[in-house]
Amino acid sequence: MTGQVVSAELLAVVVAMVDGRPSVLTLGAPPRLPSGPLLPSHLSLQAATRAWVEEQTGRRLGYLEQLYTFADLDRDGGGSGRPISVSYLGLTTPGHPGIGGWRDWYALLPWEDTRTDTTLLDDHIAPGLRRWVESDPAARGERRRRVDTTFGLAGLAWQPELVLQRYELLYESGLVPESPAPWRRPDDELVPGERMAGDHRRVLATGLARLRAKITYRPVVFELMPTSFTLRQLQDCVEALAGRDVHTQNFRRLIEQQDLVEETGDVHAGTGGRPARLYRFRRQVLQERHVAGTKLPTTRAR
Amino acid sequence: MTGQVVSAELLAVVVAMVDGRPSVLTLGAPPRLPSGPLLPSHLSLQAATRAWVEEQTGRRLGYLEQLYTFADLDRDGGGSGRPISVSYLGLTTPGHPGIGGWRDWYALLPWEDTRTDTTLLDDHIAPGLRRWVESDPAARGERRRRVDTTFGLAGLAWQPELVLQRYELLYESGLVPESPAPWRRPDDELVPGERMAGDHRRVLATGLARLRAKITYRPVVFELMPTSFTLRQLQDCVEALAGRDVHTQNFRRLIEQQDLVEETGDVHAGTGGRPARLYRFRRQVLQERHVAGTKLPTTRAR
DNA sequence: CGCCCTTATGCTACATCTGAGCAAAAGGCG
DNA sequence: CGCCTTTTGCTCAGATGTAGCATAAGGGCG
Repeated sequence: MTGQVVSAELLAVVVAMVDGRPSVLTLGAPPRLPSGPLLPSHLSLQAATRAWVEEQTGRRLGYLEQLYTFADLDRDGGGSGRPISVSYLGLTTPGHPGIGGWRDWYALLPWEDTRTDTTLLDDHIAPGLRRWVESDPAARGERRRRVDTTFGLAGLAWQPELVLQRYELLYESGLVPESPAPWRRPDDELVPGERMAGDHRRVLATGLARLRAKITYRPVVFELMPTSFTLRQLQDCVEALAGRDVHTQNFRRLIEQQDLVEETGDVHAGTGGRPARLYRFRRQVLQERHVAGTKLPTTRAR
Repeated sequence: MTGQVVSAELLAVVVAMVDGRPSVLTLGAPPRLPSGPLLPSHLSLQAATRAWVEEQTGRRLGYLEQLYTFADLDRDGGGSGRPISVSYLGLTTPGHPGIGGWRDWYALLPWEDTRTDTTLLDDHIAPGLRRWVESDPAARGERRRRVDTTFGLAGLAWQPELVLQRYELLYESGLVPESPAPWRRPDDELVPGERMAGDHRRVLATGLARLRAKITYRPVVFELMPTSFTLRQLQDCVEALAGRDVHTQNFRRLIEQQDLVEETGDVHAGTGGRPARLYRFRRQVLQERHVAGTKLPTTRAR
């Protein structure tokens, strides 16, 4: 009973806000996440991830947390051997460009931005999923329920953090190009959105899901902000990550009453309105107590 | 640039409530977690974990979620090769005993139960940590801050879910027997608590941390309950997991108003008080909406 | 310059949630 | 029966969250 010889690979979802849009660091075409094998010289998985990102993109990471470990036989291109993929989520600021490029993550997972319009969901995704629901009479009830809850259809609420479940459902129902061949649809039935190498879109979805969940209970947004920022910029960042809008005044109050930030004394003018005060993150709060992060003052009506 | 040959190992923290105490499934002595290598026949990491637990303990798991992946060079006995350990958290009910035994997890991590008394913390741990703080003048301030926040000393609040941070701090400060030799203390200075094979206590701490966090935002406690139970039994279970007490009436209100349970119609008598109604988990809520789990109606005074 | 548009900020009304405690219901038992 | 225990119902005040009104303070333009 000896174990299989496997290779371990690190994958990094490195996120930054670029021109107000959440973006992910990718290399090449089709875009792939920075990655590399675990080497004997690496002290830990996290250290290995840092090393590979730095080598491939010239970028030194600050915040980095483990996401998930994948080793499914049926995913990831089906090459030889069996790679174990350990994925990490890194948060940074755009800074100098380095190698590789920032890619708007809503270009990769367009259905996840529900702020502007829902025509994509209504015109492409919902009909495609309905076809899939109906295509198996035996599993219809179960499938319909699953579709409705994951995509917030049939009057149910859209749950921002179900990113991975939504991607997996699209994969399973054959609506993305990387879905297994047997269930492939003609091109015009596929859901828009740029595909990535291997199963990297799945890893990206895992990262987005984690990030959306985490900003609601830990102050991680600040890892994505410049040292000095206005509350509006912070709100824009949160909204872009969550893919939904929040109530401005209450958001301000929430941030202020938690002592998450302090004024720098400067103001930022030139936006065509009243100049905004500039703030910086009070990094000490991370030590002072268990701070509740950026809760989203939800708007009742979706 | 070729990857290191590694072996992947699955580790399972399988939890159940046994005689009202949270317990973990272990094998042999010193106790170790069920584990086994990833084999070519396994379709996924999760499937491999299920297979190994079933083979080694005769127990088929229901709820199973991935915990964390470790591959630190300096931990885990330092054997040959480099094992990647992928750990999982399983929740089940004691049922038939099977192979292996249930071990009270507070016998393994005794300082985590703050319900009864805090003499262990006050008499053993705090003094030991203080010695460690003082032993390095350069790092004293930093160490003191870290000790105070992780163990809720110096007037700070005890944070139940910092289980792993507390274990790591004890490990680092040489207060547990598995700490690296250079910092070893004489036996009478070590913190009580049964050690486990390899770094399994670390994995256990990771599992406990995850479980404590998760019961506050997802209804996972019910995976540990029998099909029919009283609200008091449910409360006892939550309290045992969290290692702290909750307010009975408010706990009931919380459970009921979320429609997490429904009455079976039966009652449970014989406890020397008013007979309690029996309830069952409404498993449908998992589909109906994003249910907020068992929030802990915290008592203000610690 | 004065008006209007925009964005930023302050504040209030109201609903809901939470923490805390009183008290009654309903068995067991001497 | 009276007293113990445990379960259950209910109230109440303070905290927190949601929603919206109102004012402050810049830029642009006639």
